[in-house]
Amino acid sequence: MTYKDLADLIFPNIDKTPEDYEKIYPERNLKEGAKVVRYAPSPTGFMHIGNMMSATINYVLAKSSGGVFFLRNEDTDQARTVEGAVDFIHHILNHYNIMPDEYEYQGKVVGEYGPYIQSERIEIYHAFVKYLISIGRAYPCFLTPDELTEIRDYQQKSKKRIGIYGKYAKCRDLTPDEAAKRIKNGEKFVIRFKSQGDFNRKFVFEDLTQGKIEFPENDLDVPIMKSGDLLPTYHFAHLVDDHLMRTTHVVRGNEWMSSVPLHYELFKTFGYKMPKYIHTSLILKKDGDTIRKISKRKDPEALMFYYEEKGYPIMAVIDAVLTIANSNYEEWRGNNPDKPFYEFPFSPKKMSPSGALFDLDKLDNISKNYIAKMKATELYQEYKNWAEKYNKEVYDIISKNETDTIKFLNIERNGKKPRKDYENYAGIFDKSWYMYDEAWNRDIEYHLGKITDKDEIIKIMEEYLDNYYNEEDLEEEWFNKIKELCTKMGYQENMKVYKENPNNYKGSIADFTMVMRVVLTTLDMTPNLYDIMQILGKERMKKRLEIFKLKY
RNA sequence: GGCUCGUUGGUGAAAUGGUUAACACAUUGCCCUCUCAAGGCAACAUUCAUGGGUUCAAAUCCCAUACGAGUCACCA
Repeated sequence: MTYKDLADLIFPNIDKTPEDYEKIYPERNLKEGAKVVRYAPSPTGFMHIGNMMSATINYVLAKSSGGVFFLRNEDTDQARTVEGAVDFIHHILNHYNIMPDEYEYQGKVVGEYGPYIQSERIEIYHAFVKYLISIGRAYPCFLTPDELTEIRDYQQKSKKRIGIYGKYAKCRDLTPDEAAKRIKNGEKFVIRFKSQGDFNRKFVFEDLTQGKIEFPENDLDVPIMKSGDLLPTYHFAHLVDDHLMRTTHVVRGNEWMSSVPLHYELFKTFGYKMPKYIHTSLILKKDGDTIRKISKRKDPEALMFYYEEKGYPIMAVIDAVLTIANSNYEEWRGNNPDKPFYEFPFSPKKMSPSGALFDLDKLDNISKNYIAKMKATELYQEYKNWAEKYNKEVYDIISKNETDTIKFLNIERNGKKPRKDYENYAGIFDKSWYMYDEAWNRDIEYHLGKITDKDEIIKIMEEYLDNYYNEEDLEEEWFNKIKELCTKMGYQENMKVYKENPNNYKGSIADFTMVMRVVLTTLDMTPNLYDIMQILGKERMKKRLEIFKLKY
């Protein structure tokens, strides 16, 4: 019996060869320099910020080079598959508008290089495995889990290198006849790659971010096909898929760095050109004094749900992610505030080789700037869309008060130095609830300043509302009237004068206006009082005073 | 334990042998000011993990040590 016979025995129904597939999936006809990249998640968990970074980088790489960005569902680990994970991936890519050019979803296949779901590619993998067996570069291995742990324990104890190599690869030199006999006996087996590497020899690998790295050659006989479901392992699927899909650049997490020697040998064995690699650093998290990998369990901000629920503008999240990914993105963004992010000349060399801490403060800052630059109507729309999904109560209130809400959001918004009040949509209502009559049926606590005497406050308000306030007044006139009343009631209208002799007055104009602010809003910190009064109007201001009389 | 990578301020980082170690965020203070936000100004690493070495000159090159991270599954 030959290796070829053995291959036929294991895969009797596979008649295509790697060469056949070579013809089915020819080189892509793209212009020079176009990058073919992919986002290849496994549906074993929900998309997190690290995945988002990977997807975004891929998108930028493809778009900026006129290339192709495809999505491949790596579902070869059936046992760990999480329900809803795939839907969530599509939802997020859609939400952030970083859709792949080629993908397969809900029965729809877009692109010529599919299937894009690994479990549907099993025949292809088998053809490649079969070929390897037929040339004697892969073999069935009958080691049981118990034997495997035994080997590992021994290696650990005697401080040998861990793994199946050399004399530990017991099935490596089985003759085809012996192997065939055991298969026919019904023994379980995996297919292992028969490595020809030498651990004592080195080779140089060039990673696009980390530069040249010297590795020892791979000499591990790694499983390439699992028993049971007969699905390939990641390493083998990587070889087959990224070759056949003509991937030019692989963006993947740093945790893959250490399997480069294996992948290198795999590609070499088939004579395929290796794609270029961009190994991205992990996103870390500071937890007390220790720095660790960001965790889906402990860190709510790790999962992509978080940013949507909080209502961060999509561009803020993308900018934050790219800021971490590429150290000169921030500068580029500053110089090109209106360009689409995918025009950024992404440079793998500018990626940090060490892990970065994901900084929510930074995200907040980026986000504040985005929200500050939006038109009030646009912000309202986004705010409402968010509320519809995540806060029904707020949604009802703001859609009932659309005009007032837009007016409020517009306060000090236009012009070169807009207010930066909000880092996300979820935070808006807490800073504007007092504008809505509907929201006043809550526990009210007045954050008064210097003036706390109830009678005095009521006197100020009544005098002002009855004899001074006029809705027609422009801001200057409005303020002059306040000053007038302020002086009349024994307060100093000029802050400088007041500061020289504070004891000569009941208080300053700041104390005086604070009274109005607090009666109208309960808060001591609000946007411009004039605008708030304009929006509220006299009648509602009177109502607020009545509430004050009752509740203070 | 083996292999690989990393270590510049609270955070992200720039600088790739040559004056006072960019910039952004955060923090603090001052100014402006009817509060807040915004804005303006300023402070914040005498030092680039530690110890040696090379050099006229080192955060930058070399060596060692320490610490941190990743990986070593029929998981990706």
